[in-house]
Amino acid sequence: MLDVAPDLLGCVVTHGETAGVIVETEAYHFTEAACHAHIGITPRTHVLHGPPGTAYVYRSYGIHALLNAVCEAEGIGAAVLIRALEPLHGLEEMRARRGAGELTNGPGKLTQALGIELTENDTSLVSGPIRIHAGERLPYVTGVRIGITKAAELPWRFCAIGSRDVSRPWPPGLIPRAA
DNA sequence: CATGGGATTGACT
DNA sequence: GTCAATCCCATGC
Repeated sequence: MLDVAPDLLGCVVTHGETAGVIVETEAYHFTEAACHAHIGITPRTHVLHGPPGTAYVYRSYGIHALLNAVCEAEGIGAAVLIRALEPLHGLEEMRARRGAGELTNGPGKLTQALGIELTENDTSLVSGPIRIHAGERLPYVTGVRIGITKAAELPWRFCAIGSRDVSRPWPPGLIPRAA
């Protein structure tokens, strides 16, 4: 899963008419407390323990939907959180959903921009409504995971070097390209 | 059945 | 910088 997280950078996520290139991910594993799978198998977490290549979508703070890609073999309980995209297709649709402001530089923002909803939890990322296909591999820097209260010290955040669509705060070494 | 927390965002001091 | 919004679900009585 620590291999999958950086591999996903540069891959393309599509949903309906919208699509974006992944530029930021975070890894989660059942062996550390920040991962929902840490507590074991419950109705909420059974998806995380299921087969890889599945979408795990859940509501955070009652407001935002967050998109994860389940990885590792069935029974392992690990996933990669998609934290930011570079908008690729359907920019008008994204703006219509998001209004003013950035479109996809945050985990809650990108699901809103692409129109991803909780009903798409436990769907295939290969044959379901949300799809991820391989793209060009991107150079990246690692950093500490953002916005969590448990196991916050693990350097399991992966950001594509040079992308201005990475969520704030930017890690050292990102070297944003000129706007 | 009641309660509390959370991998966030945006608005406000 | 601080703070509230808001809902699913895990946990405990």
